[in-house]
Amino acid sequence: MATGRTHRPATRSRGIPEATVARLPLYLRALTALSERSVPTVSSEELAAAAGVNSAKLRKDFSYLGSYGTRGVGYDVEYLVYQISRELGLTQDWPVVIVGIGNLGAALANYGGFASRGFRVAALIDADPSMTGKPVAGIPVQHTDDLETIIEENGVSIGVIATPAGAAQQVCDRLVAAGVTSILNFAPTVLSVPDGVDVRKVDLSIELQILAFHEQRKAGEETTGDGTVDTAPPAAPPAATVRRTDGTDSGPDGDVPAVMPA
Amino acid sequence: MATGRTHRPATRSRGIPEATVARLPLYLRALTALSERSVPTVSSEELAAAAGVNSAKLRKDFSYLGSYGTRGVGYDVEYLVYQISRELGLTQDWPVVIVGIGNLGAALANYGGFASRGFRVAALIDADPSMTGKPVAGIPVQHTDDLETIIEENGVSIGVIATPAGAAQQVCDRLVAAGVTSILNFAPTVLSVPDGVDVRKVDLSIELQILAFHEQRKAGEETTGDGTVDTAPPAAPPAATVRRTDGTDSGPDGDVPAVMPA
DNA sequence: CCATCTTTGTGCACACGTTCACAAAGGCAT
DNA sequence: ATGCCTTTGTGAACGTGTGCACAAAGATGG
Repeated sequence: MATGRTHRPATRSRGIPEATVARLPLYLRALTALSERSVPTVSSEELAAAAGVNSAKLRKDFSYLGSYGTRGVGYDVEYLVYQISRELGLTQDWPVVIVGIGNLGAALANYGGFASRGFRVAALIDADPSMTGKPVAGIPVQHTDDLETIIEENGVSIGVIATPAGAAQQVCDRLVAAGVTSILNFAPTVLSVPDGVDVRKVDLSIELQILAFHEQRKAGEETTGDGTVDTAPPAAPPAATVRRTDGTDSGPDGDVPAVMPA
Repeated sequence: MATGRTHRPATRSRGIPEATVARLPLYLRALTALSERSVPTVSSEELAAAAGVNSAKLRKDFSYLGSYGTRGVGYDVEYLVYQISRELGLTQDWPVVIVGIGNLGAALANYGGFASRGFRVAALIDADPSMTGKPVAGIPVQHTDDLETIIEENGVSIGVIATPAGAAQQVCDRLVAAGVTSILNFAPTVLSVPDGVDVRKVDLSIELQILAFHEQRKAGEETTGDGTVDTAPPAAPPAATVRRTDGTDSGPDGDVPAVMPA
């Protein structure tokens, strides 16, 4: 009913910028690799290179967490691993349920990255009765009917949706009603959720389309005949006069001017 | 001072903001759904609701493409579908290769979202010889040895990496050398690529960690925050005299951690 | 103890993205 | 036609993110 507003003032004086939060896992991964090689300290320059970011950005990011570095030396790897882990909430265990055990859901269940940090697959749930009891990644699939019970008994607050698009909103509603407050959505649909529930979306199709846009730009726009122009000709413009802000109109196609890429 | 840095504004060129490009697929999906229901026109308000964004943002996004709406009426659905498709480069066919046919790679190959819009799985590639020839999603897996040939013969410019982290950079280098200029990376590693190559990353672990951060924050708001109830004891504070281990200098790139399971 | 060198932490300026608010544009009824 | 009503397109204000550049902080060596 209500449009899901993820809007949230948040970010008080103590709040960490969202962009920084999104990079913390990146730093953590690089630091973990250093830790496994028993590297005691690391400079912002080195760590930034490993994480693929600017060193100034990294230092500013860390400044939001506190002053954990030592000037002239760098950062203590173990200490920083702990601080970031704590900030991200990875020092506790997060039970997770995966709903929709198709190709993708099964792949997610088998993905080692889940268990590696604080996340534990508490249950696999699918609507297909023939799947019930069948083990996937060593965990027996349970039926959707028991969704609410599973959530409550395991204290699950993070749910992963890997169902077809048509079922996603319904599953989402049930998850939220049962107490889930964070959702990772793999279904190609926009989910509406009440305030206080976080949704993150992973959409393969969208990522590819973004790449295609840049790819097209790189290829230069003049030669359209490179591939197969299999799509229908341009649809009829709206009934009224088509107005263009661009004066260089030379026809239905070829109006995107070439722009120097980088 | 007086460095006279020649930073040309250039923002007024025909470049579409990156944030807008990232939303175009979202609009396109909503429009396609409307098209299938034979809805002739749609207002910015309605479409924005369907796409889960602000209507002002949507109108501004569309304004970068041109004036395709009709005041007092809205947007012609079919026309807009075509315009966005063209802008995203979806009016042509994009052959894609998937490298690394494990759990995730197989799931990606089976994912219907690929074929739905302009993207065609041209080949599946895996390093395991026992996989070679085995059909996945109706396509026989080919061996990594033939990677370069496959890329060139099919004119592939978009590659999907679903290998373990340890192999990702090597695969990436070969893809780029063979002519791929856009990469969608599912391996939990930072890829380095030359200029002109686009990389987009999809990382399940990172998404979960971001959710965990917000989840922890929500839990802390209720219970007086502070949250010192965690498990592991804090690591030692930054040690004073830490001497740099100089012998382990491995150059600018300290990669190849190889910490991913299958 | 002092000089020097390295590296952090951050003020500042700029670029990018979002939202508001409203004039202009067009349809529609009379 | 004319006037009203709806909705777009966009200028401007505001907020967020990024990168430079440098002073402060601490280590290191004499």
